[in-house]
Amino acid sequence: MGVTKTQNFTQEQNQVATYAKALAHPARVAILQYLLKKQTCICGDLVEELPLAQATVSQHLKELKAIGLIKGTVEGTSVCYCIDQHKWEEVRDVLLNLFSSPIACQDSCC
Amino acid sequence: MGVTKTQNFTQEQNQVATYAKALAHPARVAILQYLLKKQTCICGDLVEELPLAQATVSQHLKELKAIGLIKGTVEGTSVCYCIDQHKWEEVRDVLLNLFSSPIACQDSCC
DNA sequence: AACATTAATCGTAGCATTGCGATATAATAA
DNA sequence: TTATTATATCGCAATGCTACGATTAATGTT
Repeated sequence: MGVTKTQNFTQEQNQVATYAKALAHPARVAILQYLLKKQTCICGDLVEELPLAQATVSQHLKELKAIGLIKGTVEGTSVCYCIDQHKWEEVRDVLLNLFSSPIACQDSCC
Repeated sequence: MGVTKTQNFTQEQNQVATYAKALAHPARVAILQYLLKKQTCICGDLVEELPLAQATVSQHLKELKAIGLIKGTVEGTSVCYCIDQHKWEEVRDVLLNLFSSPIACQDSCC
């Protein structure tokens, strides 16, 4: 085993899970925070910023790129990364939607 | 290797990652959605609701309980689960805080 | 052309996650 | 007490994730 039974859950449930997984590592959160602050940066900046080897940073960037949260543009020998605003808002909205549900019971349950 | 270098990241980055990881599986999202809708339920309800074996459901419940998002109360032979409102709001706020940062550049970057 | 710089990819090691059957535990019911 | 019901935990198998050194690929520089 070891494989999530994706097909048995709703699209929304899988979407939340997918987006949450992208945020489920401090390095990826750090990358996003850095991009939010600097607007744009090259891979090398992140390698200096993060306590990880170049190969590892590149791998995290690949994951963020895979779900579309960031995009990279080749600029000479460097690659310039930035957040994809549209996807960023979509992820925010999907997560917000989950948390927007009111909690009916308040400590009185169970 | 294979261990996240937690100690080299900020508390906020680790917190986002930890909370996101809890949401990073459709079964756990489904559990939370079910609890939001029903307010409260016993483990057996979730076993019927989810396409997973009892042992697996129990394991996902354990993870959600571990970070404090849900709490369980023994009621006879059953265990009644519900969302911990305080933690729920904390998770929401931590994630919201990340997404509240304005994105300065708009497609013009890179 | 030869070299340097930058980033991606490969290969591998090790731990983590998912899933489930089987078993253990705990409370109630007969 | 014995059986029943409801959960949790154990042990295992399969897969995924994290990390990094080494290599490759692509571009720029001399």
